Amino acid sequence: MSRPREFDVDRVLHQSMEVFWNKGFKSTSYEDLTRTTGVKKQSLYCIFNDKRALFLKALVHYREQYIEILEKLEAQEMSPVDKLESLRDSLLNEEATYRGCLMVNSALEFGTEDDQVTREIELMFAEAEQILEKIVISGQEQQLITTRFSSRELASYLNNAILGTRIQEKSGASREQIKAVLRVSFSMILP
Amino acid sequence: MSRPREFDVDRVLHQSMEVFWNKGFKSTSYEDLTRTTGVKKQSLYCIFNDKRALFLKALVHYREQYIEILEKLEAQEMSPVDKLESLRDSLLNEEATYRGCLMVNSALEFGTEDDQVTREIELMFAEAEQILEKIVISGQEQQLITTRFSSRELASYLNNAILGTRIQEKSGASREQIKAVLRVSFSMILP
DNA sequence: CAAGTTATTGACTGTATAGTCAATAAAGCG
DNA sequence: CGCTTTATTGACTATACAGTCAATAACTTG
Repeated sequence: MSRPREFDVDRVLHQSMEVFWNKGFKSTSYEDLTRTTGVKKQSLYCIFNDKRALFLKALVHYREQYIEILEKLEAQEMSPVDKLESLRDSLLNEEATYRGCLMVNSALEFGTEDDQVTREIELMFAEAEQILEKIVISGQEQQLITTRFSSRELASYLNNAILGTRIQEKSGASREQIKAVLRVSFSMILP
Repeated sequence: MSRPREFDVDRVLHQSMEVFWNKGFKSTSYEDLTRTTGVKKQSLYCIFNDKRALFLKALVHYREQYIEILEKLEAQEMSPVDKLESLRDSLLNEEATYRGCLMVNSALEFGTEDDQVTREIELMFAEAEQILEKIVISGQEQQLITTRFSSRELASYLNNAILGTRIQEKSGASREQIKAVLRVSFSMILP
């Protein structure tokens, strides 16, 4: 019927996400994308339309990936406090910490000037906070986590602390410094 | 001896800083700078050399300004806890909250790929943390602040929480949300 | 007033890069 | 096999922008 595509769309999307993650939206050129994916500009246009559309798909992909990790972590059979510790470890163990978080990077690059980008970012943070809140709630029920603040307040507190470390990652803080800050921030919510 | 300059260098530096703060380094063009300052490109080159040199001076200016505010706040005659509250208010009351913090924005825009930019950012955060630590120490001495953690840990904890809100500012969080997160984060360190 | 010095101006150059176009290649189906 | 459809390719266009150049303007001092 027609000439078949010579590459895997999902692979290209994933690799494009990596490039955007490393370099940001504006600083990523089609040359960068072609070098990394092996796919020429026009072929990218065929599937993803323009650069912004590809970027938006990359954001969605990133969010899904991130939330999946959180959900798996939350679903594990362990104490809520251990879940938080496990989350802390996973934040520290991401290869290439210096990249920060694609959503955070994008939030700062775009500000609020692109509605769809903003929506994607808010969605991810909202979903992340919901999962955090689940953990907090069960922790509070078992009296393992302070009830000085509501579960929502604590979830948003934890999310904010994580966002802070994302900046530190990008500004050259050592893994040790980040580890220390996360340790203190997470310990604070114990009773 | 020579033709006198027709504008005030400090004013132009300050206005340039504002432009960089609003738009970021890369997205700021000489056209933007000229529109805001009223000074043409070549004149800017005369004084500041190139765009990056002007940007670096803007960073220094920003840091000095920010640290001065913190120092004044710290020097006031009030309880350490009130100082922290006052700091919290000043974070919320900056006009144009959506701009975030120039240093944070730059940290994410540059990553660690420009040594001088990185140094400037680290310097500001280090100075800010030192001032926070002073406040924490006196708070701990008066038993107004927890001693579960060292003053250094708490200072870096507070700084991290502030960084987190800087991102939220840029990603469209409401002032109320930010206020709530700061309230929780600052309350955590009370005994 | 003339010489020297620096500021200002606008025009110019070179480059990077997003997006487009038209020609060609590769498949399946009748 | 040849027709249709879609993928791929490379060349092309338009634009935005940093940085440069050379001519002119404004001031001071001798």
